[in-house]
Amino acid sequence: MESTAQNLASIMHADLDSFYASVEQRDDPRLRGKPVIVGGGVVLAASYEAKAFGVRTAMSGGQARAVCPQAIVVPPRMAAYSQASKDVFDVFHDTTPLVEGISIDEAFLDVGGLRKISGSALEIGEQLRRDVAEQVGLPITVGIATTKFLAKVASAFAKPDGLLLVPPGGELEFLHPLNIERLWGVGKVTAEKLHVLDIRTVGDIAAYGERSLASVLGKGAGAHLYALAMGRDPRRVQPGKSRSSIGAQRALGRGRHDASEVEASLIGLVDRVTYRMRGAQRTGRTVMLRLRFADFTRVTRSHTLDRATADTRDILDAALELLRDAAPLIAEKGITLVGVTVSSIDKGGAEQLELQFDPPSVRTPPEASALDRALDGVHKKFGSTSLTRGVLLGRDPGISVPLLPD
DNA sequence: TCTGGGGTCCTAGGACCC
DNA sequence: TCTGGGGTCCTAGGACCC
Repeated sequence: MESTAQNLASIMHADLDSFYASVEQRDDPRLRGKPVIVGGGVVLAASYEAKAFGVRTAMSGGQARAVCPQAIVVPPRMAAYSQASKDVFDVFHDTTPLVEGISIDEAFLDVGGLRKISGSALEIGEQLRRDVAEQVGLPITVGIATTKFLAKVASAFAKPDGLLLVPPGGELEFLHPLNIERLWGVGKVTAEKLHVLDIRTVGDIAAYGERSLASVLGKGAGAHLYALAMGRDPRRVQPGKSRSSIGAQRALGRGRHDASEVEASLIGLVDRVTYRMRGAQRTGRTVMLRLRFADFTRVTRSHTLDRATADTRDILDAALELLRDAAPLIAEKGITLVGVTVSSIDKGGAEQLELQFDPPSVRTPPEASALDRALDGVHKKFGSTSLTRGVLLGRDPGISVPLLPD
């Protein structure tokens, strides 16, 4: 036998079940066994009991209450979820050093090479599930296969609180009967295009052929989907992978929002983003402003700086400039969401990070007039709680500015 | 049923350079 | 009047995922 190791199912996809809702049920026994919805305006997560009634993630709160009136709605506790995630990732890292986090509640683990120490992938997977249950108190589902994609499909298939191994050699048998929506990268739009052609299962995609697929979906997407449908996915588990952008956004709600209110929101967002960047020891060069309008259309505007930075002042200046450029659009369409994202993120940047902790510089009018107007909006909205000696203190001392010229 | 907040990856055109 | 070829960077938008 040549290289059996290569053919072993050694990639594991570990995915916490209804993560936010499970944390809530763990921390409050009264919620256990009951339909639980996390989130208010929109469903961020639903327990399996709630899902049984048809509650789905991203559903509006009103719709969720309509299908499941007895659901218990709890506000999100992001800090608790972050801590739970960290605890679960500790278990992952105790299992294997080859952990690639994908999101707050899922990761790929490469357990090849652990056979002699920890047993087969199946045994490792079962142990992992026990460890997460005992040490963190949360249910987790594990999929195991020869590729990342198949492992992910397997875990989705095994949910909730299950484990499934796709045996090497049995990949296509497992994959081909599944609906195309199971493929990574097939959402509403792509699924619709394929349904028109009467392509409904993964097997249909494989039979359709790469060339025909490419003519429908474009070369890149066609090749990608065809490879997945054939069970081919060469991607390795990448332990060092880190985020390439950091952003924040805020829904403003319907109704009119004047310029100073939008600017005030933007200042808060930039402060949050740069604070997180510094915490993660990251700097970035491209500042992207994201806007959504009352008609639900969206636009983005971006600007790339000369150098990478995590400086609130620099990024805020760029963001405000982008906002000014978009002012006519905002006036015309009515804004409902504002967001800012910094990308082209580099590691390190220690030299620039030092600059963040310069003593606050107090700006004087008329230099600060645009900010003053924006801060007036902050003041109206939040009162004086965030004001110290007439100066608004962001978490970054660098954005300390006088509230208003007296 | 009116719609949150955090991301990733891909495409495509234009600017610019050699 | 005609007008190469390739590469990189920037910007904007779209699809998708959790």
